[in-house]
Amino acid sequence: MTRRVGRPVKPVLTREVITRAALTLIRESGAEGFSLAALGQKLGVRPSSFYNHVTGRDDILAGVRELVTHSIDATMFSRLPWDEAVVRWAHGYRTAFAAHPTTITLLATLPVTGALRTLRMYDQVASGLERGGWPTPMVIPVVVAVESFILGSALDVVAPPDMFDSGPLACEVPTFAVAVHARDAAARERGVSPADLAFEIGLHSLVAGLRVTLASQTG
Amino acid sequence: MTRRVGRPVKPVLTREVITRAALTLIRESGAEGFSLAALGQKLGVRPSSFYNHVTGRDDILAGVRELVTHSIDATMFSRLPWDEAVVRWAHGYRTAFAAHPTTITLLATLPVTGALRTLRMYDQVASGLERGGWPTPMVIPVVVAVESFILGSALDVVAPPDMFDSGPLACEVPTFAVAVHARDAAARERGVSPADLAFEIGLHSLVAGLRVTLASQTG
DNA sequence: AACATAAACTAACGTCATTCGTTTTGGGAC
DNA sequence: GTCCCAAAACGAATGACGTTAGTTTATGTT
Repeated sequence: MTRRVGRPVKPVLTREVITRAALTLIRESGAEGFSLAALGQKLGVRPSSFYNHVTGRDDILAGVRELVTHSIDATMFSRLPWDEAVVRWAHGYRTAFAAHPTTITLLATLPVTGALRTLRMYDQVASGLERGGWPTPMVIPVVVAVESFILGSALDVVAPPDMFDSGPLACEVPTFAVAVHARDAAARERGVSPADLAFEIGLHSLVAGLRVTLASQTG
Repeated sequence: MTRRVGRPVKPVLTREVITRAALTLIRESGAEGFSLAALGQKLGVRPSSFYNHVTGRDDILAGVRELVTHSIDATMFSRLPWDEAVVRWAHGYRTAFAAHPTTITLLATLPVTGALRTLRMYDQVASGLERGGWPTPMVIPVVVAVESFILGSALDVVAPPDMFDSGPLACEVPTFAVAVHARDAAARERGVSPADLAFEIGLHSLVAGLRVTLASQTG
């Protein structure tokens, strides 16, 4: 339970241990429940002990981001046509964040570390787009556009579900209120969440539009 | 300079005064420079005085969001074809946030208040899409998809510009490094930022794709 | 004129991230 | 095998922050 002062016989903390615990703490307690004090309690450790392994709070969150993003696969770009690969990549990308929804709240605003692993993923995606015929100057903008859509959609997942509840104001915005109701019914019928519905429609439309854009470029 | 204790002859604070000052403070000092202490100093007031006009920090940020979003125009949906209206709406939406880039960092993760004004905007957009022939259950997903893309793009605006600097690792990710360079050159030539480039390509592709999606629905 | 209320203040609290110094242990140099 | 530095925990302290409670003074209504 309690630990004596001084170096322990068996080390308790590692960067790995810290970041994994942080990830589960965020999942359990939400973004605002994440603090070094809470994390320390979870690990049976004083908050100051972390500083032997990480540079601080932001470093821990950077580690959490690594954990989340490392599960994203981008190898399909070497096997599949670019448009199909984008769809699958986007799905995996979003699933990685959807598995830990609340982390997005903490990670969205944090500057991205240009870790080699992340750069490699971008390289795979860029290579796939080039092979698909995209002009070099457009490759990165396309990647960024798709990523922006994914990130925005991930934020939508954690948005409070009552955001669109017009409630007593429904009579003031009738078209909107009816549309929300129809959407909820459609989502329930298909067994998916409203956020999933928007993501699917948006993703497939975005990729279809990119096909059009590419055709107008090369044609 | 200093003020005596007790109610002042002329009131110093209003909700309006507070939120406007907060907006400029965020613009000047960035997201992490925003604190009630700093805001109080800017207004010549003690932090506790705010609580006579707002319920707390989050309420101030909600007010800032109102200030930013109230400038978004959605009346074009009653005049223009849906696809053209979406493009203009998205531009205005993003411009509103781009005018105060750093606010997005604070607002993105904050739950959206379902203010009547906001709902009215959604109602205008929804009406325009319905009139354009969209099936009712798809209207809200389309709106959410476009909004997700806009929000994600707004976050991209404040992303550190060196995020894609592969630096000495460039040889490890050659395709990516070359593509980044080509993008930067293209943006410079056109006199726009890289983020703008991605937004334009993404927005026009998304709308083009939505046209395809709509056609496949009605056909 | 009396008095409740509004709107500023001062003081204090609890939480948080972080720093510094202390204590104990592990492992390499001689 | 001993010495000694570094590693890895703890404890205490700091300063910033958001927030609450209580105090003071002006306003405006009865």
